Amino acid sequence: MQDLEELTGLLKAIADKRRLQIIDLLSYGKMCVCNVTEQLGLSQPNASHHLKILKNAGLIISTKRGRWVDYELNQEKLEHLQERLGEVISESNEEVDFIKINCDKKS
Amino acid sequence: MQDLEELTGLLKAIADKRRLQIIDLLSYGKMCVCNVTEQLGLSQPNASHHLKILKNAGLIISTKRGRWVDYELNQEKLEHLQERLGEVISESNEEVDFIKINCDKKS
DNA sequence: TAAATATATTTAAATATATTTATATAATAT
DNA sequence: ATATTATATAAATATATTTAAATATATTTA
Repeated sequence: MQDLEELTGLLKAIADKRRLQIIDLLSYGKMCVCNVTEQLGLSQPNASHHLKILKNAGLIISTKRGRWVDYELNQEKLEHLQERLGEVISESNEEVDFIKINCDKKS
Repeated sequence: MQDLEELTGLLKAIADKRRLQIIDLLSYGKMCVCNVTEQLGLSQPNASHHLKILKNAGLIISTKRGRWVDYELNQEKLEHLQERLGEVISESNEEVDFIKINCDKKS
């Protein structure tokens, strides 16, 4: 089997309505935090919090511009996430010996 | 923007190490609960619990076979999940008017 | 029918996560 | 310098999730 720690972390980062909204919003382009709070109706600290989680996961990138901080999607990382998910999900043709038709103690 | 409720639900269902392990395991083929507990070293109630969450999300399918219950991946639903995620993630070329270069109260 | 087995459900405890409120920092403008 | 603004961090609280333990249900076998 596989190392699933990293994928779990990435999925946890996006498995939240607010954070998916942020990703969806950022897919229209780079924008500052205030734009995110405004568009999604979030309080500034709440937006900051969710942005931080996405940033820690490496899924978004921040750049400072004077008083503002712009955020944008990290497409590379997002594609990586999709690929890894695909790998785990995809059916295997490999012959394995650990699948038992039953686990009856008597057999 | 989009309806992200459904996608959030699907992502929450898989954003867990144990449940990713289960999906990874089931990608080798249909198997009974006891096989899952055995392979992943989970207690039976814990395995049952995680399987239920995946099943409620529609990502796996169960079939009763005498005393046993077999589980298998629902490939259709998993592909749907991947597609929806791709839609949300993918960059948009659409011109939008809500992105402001700054949100200064004065401007 | 009674005993054994596979699985599910319920409850409680432990842990993690989200939201809010308050405060801090850093850049800009006056 | 001082005030204002954008963002971040911290603390407090509320909520959700995970795990574990106990119990229930259903099927099979003796």
